Amino acid sequence: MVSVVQAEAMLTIGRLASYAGVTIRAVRHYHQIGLLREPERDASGYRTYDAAAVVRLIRIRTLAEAGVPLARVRALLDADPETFTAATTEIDRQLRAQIRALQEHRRRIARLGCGDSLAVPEEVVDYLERLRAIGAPAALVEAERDAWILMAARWPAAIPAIMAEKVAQLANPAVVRLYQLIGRIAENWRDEELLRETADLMSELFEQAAASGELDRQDEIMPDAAFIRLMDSFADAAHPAVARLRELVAERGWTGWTRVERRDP
Amino acid sequence: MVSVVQAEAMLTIGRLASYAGVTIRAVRHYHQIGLLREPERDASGYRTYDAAAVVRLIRIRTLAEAGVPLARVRALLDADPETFTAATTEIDRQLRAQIRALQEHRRRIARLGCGDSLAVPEEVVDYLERLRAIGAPAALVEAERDAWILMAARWPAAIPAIMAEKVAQLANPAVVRLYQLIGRIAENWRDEELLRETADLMSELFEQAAASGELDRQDEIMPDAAFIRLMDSFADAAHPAVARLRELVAERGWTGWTRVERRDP
DNA sequence: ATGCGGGGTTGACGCTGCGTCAGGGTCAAG
DNA sequence: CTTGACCCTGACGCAGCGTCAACCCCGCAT
Repeated sequence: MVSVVQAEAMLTIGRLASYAGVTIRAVRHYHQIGLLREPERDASGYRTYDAAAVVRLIRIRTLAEAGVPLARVRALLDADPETFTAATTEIDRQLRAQIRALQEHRRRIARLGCGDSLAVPEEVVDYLERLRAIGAPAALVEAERDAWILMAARWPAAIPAIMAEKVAQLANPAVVRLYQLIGRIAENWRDEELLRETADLMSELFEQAAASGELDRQDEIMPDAAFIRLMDSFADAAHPAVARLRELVAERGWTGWTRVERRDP
Repeated sequence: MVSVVQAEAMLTIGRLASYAGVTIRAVRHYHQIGLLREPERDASGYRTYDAAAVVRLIRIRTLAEAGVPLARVRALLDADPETFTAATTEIDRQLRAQIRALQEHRRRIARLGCGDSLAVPEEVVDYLERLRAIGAPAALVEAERDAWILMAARWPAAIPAIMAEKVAQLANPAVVRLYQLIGRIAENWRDEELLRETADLMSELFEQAAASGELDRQDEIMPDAAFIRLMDSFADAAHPAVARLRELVAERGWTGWTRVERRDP
């Protein structure tokens, strides 16, 4: 008679799942990976569960919802209290790490949201703003942005110092004039007169930089010839005027572009 | 000549990946899903990348690391500022939700860590503690715990009220005596004398409960005959003495176990 | 008897974002 | 000529199920 009572109290997979608050598919998955014992079947092949299965399933669900990987759930369910406590401590550590990572993501997303700063460090964003402010053409600012993305990827640590220097340079009226000339080149890049004037100005600025020791510092900061060539080719690809300017500047005794050096005699 | 410079500045997939800070496998994956254009190949079939690919790859990485699903990255990379801002706002919402969920997990894990509260609501943990305190045998406490896991799964909202009632009952000296008798049954469950004494006491308690209207409230709280049968079968499975006690209690005019009713005449 | 709706059964593919073989070819250096 | 560090394609694997497909079973209304 007891067995009759039990038979009446048996559950189908659907009722088991709904009592435990999981999907039928999840229950079968747990069977597959051996988390939950396959129960007896009735005459027509249906799985027949008892109350103990509900309890075990709820335990599984509790751990799984707490973010415990199923592989660990198996061990945890049959663990002694000490092992269990140790494991939960460990899992809590992982959860904290995940939360920190997500918060970091939020910070980055927030930074992305404001302005064109996709993948660009803050200092560079600031510098680009100032470039726009002194009237540099939009296309140049975009090209600069991409170039600094590359630089920041290669030497992230050097970016703050370089940017500080760049921003300081913008106080130099000659530099401002340079960007204004570039603005005019953007409108008419076949004007040889204009290009020559710009090259003269650049040559002058390089002279100043050499005198202040800036060019030597560049060599220290960027000791990777292959990467410098990459940056140069990137500049060349940005606009045809760049190649012409490089020629003109070379005539005035300077080689390179990303990293400028006085040409050996 | 420009093309020679470009050729020299071309990158293999490995150098591209290292500049952008991703794995080679990731780059190939982005090719596969169309996030990054497949570049030209050299004579031996190697992919040859330019600097622009590095920039695009860094953009992809930035978004991906910020937790943006790759499917969205594709759209975001070419989006106008408004769409972009809207999307980042949306993504930030999702991140917040994820963080909240993980924090909830941490809370739960923390609760799991202390004591036997795996999947048991707090109120029940408290009640089980008190049961132990009055000397209930460990096996009974475990059985009770599992039974309350089931109850909490079926009627979570009712648990606080039920537990308050249960705790209050423990102030009744007769109830304390009941659990002490059960403790003795746990040691020798074939002692008919003891079982009879226990059944008498239970009958008496049921009488009190019926008088105070508790039994009627039970009917309201648990209107699910099939589930009640499940709980009963669970109790029967817990210990052979349960079945015998049910018989003896039935002789005294009570049917059921999880939900007790005066037997119809 | 028959049809219907709502259970159940197994099996297999899909999703994310790559990691990780397997089984090759290429390139520069010793 | 070998070695080691690259590159190539193709394919499986991972967690945790969701979601068909194609079929069986049961109770109820017709």
